[in-house]
Amino acid sequence: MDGEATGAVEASAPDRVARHLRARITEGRFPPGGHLSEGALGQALGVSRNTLREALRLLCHEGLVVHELHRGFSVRELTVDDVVDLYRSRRLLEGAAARQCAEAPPAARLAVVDAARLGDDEAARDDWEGVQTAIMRFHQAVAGLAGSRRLDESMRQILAELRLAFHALADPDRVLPPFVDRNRVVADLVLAGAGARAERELVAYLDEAERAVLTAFGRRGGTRPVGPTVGADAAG
Amino acid sequence: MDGEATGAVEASAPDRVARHLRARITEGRFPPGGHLSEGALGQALGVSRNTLREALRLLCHEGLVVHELHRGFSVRELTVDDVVDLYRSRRLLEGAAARQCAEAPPAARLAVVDAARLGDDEAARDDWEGVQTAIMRFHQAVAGLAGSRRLDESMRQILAELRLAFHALADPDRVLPPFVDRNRVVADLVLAGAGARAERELVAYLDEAERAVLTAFGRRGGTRPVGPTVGADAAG
DNA sequence: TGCCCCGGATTGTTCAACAATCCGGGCAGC
DNA sequence: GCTGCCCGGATTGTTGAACAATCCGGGGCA
Repeated sequence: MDGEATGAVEASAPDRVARHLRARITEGRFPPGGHLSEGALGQALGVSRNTLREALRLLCHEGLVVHELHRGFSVRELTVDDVVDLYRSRRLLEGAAARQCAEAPPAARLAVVDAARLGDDEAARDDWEGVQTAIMRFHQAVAGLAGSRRLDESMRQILAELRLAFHALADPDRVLPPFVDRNRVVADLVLAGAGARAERELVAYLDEAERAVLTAFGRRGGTRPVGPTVGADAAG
Repeated sequence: MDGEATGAVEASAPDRVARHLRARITEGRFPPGGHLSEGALGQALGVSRNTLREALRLLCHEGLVVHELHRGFSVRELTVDDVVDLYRSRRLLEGAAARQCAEAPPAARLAVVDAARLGDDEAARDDWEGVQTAIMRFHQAVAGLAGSRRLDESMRQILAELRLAFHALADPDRVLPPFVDRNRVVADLVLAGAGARAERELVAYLDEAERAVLTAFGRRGGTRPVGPTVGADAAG
């Protein structure tokens, strides 16, 4: 996704910090609802409070972090409404993109197929984290069928936010496989240029995924009252 | 949209500054390509350079402002590719939203009709700036049919960016009226719940609008080499 | 004319400070 | 013993100054 050489420099400090924190949050190291102390984090990352604030504000704008005046920043905790909203967005965005697949350039369609195949491979070797990533790649590729950088970006943000909910998901080996199979079906339809059918299949897929997340969510993470403050060991 | 009492306080300084600059940029006071000097702006707005930077970074993330390392911030200058990308996004987003209009709550549909009607009124009294705003409201309402806060936000961003191109548009009294009429047609279809036809009509509308912007763009603004630095009189 | 170098100006980042605000704990009163 | 108030420490919001790094324009040199 960010195709630069990424030698860690050649990007402003706030950008680097934001990237770092984004990774930590989406990988679940910083628990949703957890408070992000400026003092502790700044010291742990070796940047000034000002720089850290800029980074946090960015993440805030992306929806991964929440800011309350005079109370500081904390990792966003998705509500049920948020999940519903996110899946509504996905149905519209991915659905519409899939529908137009016949007009998409072949490279974009192949990207969809590749991602689906990758998911199969990872599932075959029981790498469930890899499967998660492949699924993300797949849906990003579906959105990519629309051929718009801005929609790609929107999709990226939606998936990043949604990842906050995925942490509540347990038993990946039981939950994920059906979705991988369905991805293959969608991918084949996309490759064939069957837009309408691809959309229908995809929307059904998303409905089911939404249901799965919502149930796992109600059981586990829905309204955790408060998370611990996250601080020191952030630099890892 | 931001329904607060907006007493100017009760929002952090960077947010206020960002709002201010956003308004200035979208209203065309800061010309696209113009350099945004931190020193001058900060002094003019009466905030520290740090605060100003946070605000600019926000606008950067929204796409209204561009940042080059060690060269600072400048108002974004849209390229032809940008315009194409923006309209591609709009066709997908608004089109898909319109298509589902039958499932949208009545209030959302009425908002579409109201906005279209408002555009008519403003046109009747030759208030072309008002017509512009009404058109924006109309398309925002169309996106609102999807019923997702996040998609609303995406739409808002797209329209804000696109406004950068509208400044190149001259002769509003000759260009705008046909679009106002078309809006009415779309609105009626939406109200009737005729999703498919509404989408077709809307996509045709957007195609034409894109063409209009692109021609006005090639004539006037496409590749202005450089804009003047904008500084002092920003507080107005 | 074309190239190089230099000095001023701007940017990137940090640090220290201060007011405003929030939070938890102790105290008085019932 | 419980409830409500108050206070002090801690955190946040914002500022101003400082310094290195980088860019830009202009003068000198070949």
